[in-house]
Amino acid sequence: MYNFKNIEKKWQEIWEKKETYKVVEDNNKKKFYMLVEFPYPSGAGLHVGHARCFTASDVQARYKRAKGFNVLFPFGFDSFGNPAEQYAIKNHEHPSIMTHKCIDVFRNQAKSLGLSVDWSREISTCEPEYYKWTQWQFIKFFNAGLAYKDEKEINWCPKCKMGLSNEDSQGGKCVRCDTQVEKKLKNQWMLRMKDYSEKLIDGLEDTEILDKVKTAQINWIGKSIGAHVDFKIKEIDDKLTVFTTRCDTLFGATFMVISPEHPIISKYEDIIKNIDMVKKYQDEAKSKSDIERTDMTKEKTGVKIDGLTAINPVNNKEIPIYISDYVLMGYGTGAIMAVPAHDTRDYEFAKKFGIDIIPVLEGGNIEKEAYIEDGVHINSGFLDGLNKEEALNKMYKYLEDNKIGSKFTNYKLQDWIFSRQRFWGEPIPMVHCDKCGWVPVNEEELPVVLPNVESYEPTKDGESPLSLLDDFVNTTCPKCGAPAKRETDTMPNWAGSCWYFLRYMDANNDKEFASKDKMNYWGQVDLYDGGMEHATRHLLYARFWNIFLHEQGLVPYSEPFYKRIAHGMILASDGSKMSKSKGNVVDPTLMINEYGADALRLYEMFIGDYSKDAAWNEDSLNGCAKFLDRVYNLSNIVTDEDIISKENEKIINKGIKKVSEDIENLKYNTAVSTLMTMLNEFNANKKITKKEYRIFLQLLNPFAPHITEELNQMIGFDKELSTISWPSYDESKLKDDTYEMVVQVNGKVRGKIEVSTDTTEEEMKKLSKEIDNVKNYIDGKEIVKEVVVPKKLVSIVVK
RNA sequence: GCCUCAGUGGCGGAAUUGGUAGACGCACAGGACUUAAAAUCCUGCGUGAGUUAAAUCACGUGCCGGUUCAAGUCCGGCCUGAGGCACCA
Repeated sequence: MYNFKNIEKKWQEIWEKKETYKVVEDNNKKKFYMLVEFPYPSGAGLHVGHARCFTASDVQARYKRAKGFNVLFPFGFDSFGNPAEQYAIKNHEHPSIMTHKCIDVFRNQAKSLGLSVDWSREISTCEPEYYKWTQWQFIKFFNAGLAYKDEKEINWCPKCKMGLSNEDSQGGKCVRCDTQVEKKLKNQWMLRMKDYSEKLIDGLEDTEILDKVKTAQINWIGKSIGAHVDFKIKEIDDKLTVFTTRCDTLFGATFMVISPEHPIISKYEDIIKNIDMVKKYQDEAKSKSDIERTDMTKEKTGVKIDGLTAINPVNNKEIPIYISDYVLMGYGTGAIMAVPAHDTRDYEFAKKFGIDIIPVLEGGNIEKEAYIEDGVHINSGFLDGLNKEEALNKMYKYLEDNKIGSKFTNYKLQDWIFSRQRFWGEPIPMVHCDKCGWVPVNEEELPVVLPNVESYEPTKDGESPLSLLDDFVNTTCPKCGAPAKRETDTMPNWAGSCWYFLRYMDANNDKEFASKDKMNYWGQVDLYDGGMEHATRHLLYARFWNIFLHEQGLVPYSEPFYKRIAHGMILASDGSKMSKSKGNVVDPTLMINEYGADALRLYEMFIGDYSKDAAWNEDSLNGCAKFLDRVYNLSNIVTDEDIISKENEKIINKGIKKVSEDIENLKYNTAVSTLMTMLNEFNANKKITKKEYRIFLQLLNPFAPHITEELNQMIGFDKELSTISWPSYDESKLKDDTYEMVVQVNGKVRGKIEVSTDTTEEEMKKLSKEIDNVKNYIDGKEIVKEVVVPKKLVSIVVK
């Protein structure tokens, strides 16, 4: 095997020394912005899955560079995060120490892959130089009225005395100590993301974000068109408003249900006769975990509210109101009108509590189950005989004419809870003054730097450890100068990744987060490579953030990402996920040491369809290493001719075409197989000229940059492959002189014959009938049909 | 339950978008080289029948049907698996 260790080291040093991949803005060149999701620098080091997407992005970057683009291909670290914080709590060491060590490891690993990254633009979200601008942008949100404080329920572990993210409270248990998670009200910073629901849906249209990613986002935003309807309450001068998408079924609403948290209960607790039972039910609901509450297989529970009766606004019938946990406070108005004949949940509830079930749509058998299909309206007064659409429109008008409701669009998307009671995050740059309320820190004072603390654990009442630092907390009001207190919450992990792609454009700017000129030049991210796990949250947060900055006139484009793709995962050889606990994690550094970075890169591209998951197989990696060996050995038969030989002309031109198209279509696996086929043909022809060899090396270069540079130099070229442009092909040289014409009789292949490409359709028909085996099938039979596909086949149908 | 995607040899995967199914690689088997092994090179490799060897034939892309001269590809109905969302009114 060739000495990949020395070769790879040599070229990595050359690239570093010459700053080969440093990029500067150049208005005379077309730009291309290749972005790959930056990693969280965990203690586990780089994963072979990282290596796959970094390599794929590098292939794009190298290809586009050779095609004449000015390519921005940056790298950085999403470095605020929970693992570093947990490590800090255990070891009483500042998380930045651990984080920096991890970053050094990651950077070295990334460099050992031979990525063509402009390292002068490296960023890390936990550095004050970076998060200064995250804080600055937060203040823009606040000043625009989009950041506010509100009481919100959080997941709370009573044992750890700590607020938990949804991820850390899966299954209703605390991830750290397995204690039952509770709900706790907490005053939190919120961003008004819900207001951007429509913009987040519309903005997708102008992008080439992968369809399944778009769909996932649209589902997440959860737009539904319906109406608000007011129900008067008999006993008091008040009303209950519901949101419904089927106001056309209003005549079938035989009861109402409100969520256990609905404010009407405490408002009228004097009037509710069975308030004790109601309160007991509320307490039960509160103690249940989200999982328990949303378990759809469990039986419906609830309590009828005695003393409050609703009036159905279309027929003035008195209907009971129930409290039940199947209605969620967080969606719609926290109250529903129940139409048991046509809704499964309402049906189950009505059956259990013996409530009237009145069908208002034709079809189904309500003795058995709710009829949830569409149908013609019955028992519905002025809607009788109408279909769904007609009935809906008529009802919308009725509601508005009678001032009992109106059309309304609801979204599942909620405002973003932007507070964490944690240490290792960006401090929220706000000060609370008794007189002025919440006031942002003056811009000149930014960044609000994370101070040193004794302990990294949240306090006993769940506040951030920052709250224990009097020096940090006590300050003066930026507005009036009176004594005031700093916010001690930090930002969520998602914050830093909301704008990192902007920072890369001007990573070392200490006057602004990025200059207008540079943002105008680099524009949108042309291609964003990342995982499916970020299809919704990260991408929605980042898009929301960027749309806002654009509205503030701070960035040139509303949508940050023009094209987004989603790569598959690398699985263990048995098809399961690689995980530390299973001990089946493959370390890319070990692979590089054994087979070389070029072989690893080539294999990661060859392993399968880039958008799909693929199982690791070290034998195949070895196969790729052998291929590179054969490429190396091919140099032994290279002739000194500066021409494209007759023998290799076609394979060279076809190869250029196929490899180029495959890279552009992200079909890396077939690009590699094309290169393998090319090598096989050169060997079969036992000939390759210097010129041909160099073109082959150029095509292979994005995949295996080190060995190709070395061989290029070895056969005597001064100019490095990284500095010359991508080869072009000659269309006229792609054409074959002959092809294998296929003859089918009654749909089955009965013969093949080598014919000239110029053969006319008539000649094709004639030739096809001269084949012996074909004769066996058509002789003595009547030909009913003949189909000729030029340059392909003749299909004969006989009777 | 809903949404999205997938199902092709022993294995990873190709298939110009309706036109020769199995490219390329791995594994395996046989051979060459070698004292031997490794490495390398050559040959074979979907299943079955057939033949000294071929030719050739049948079957074959999760299952059942359909459209078509022609279906891995299109249509209808299932089955299985993966991921996401989930009492969303």
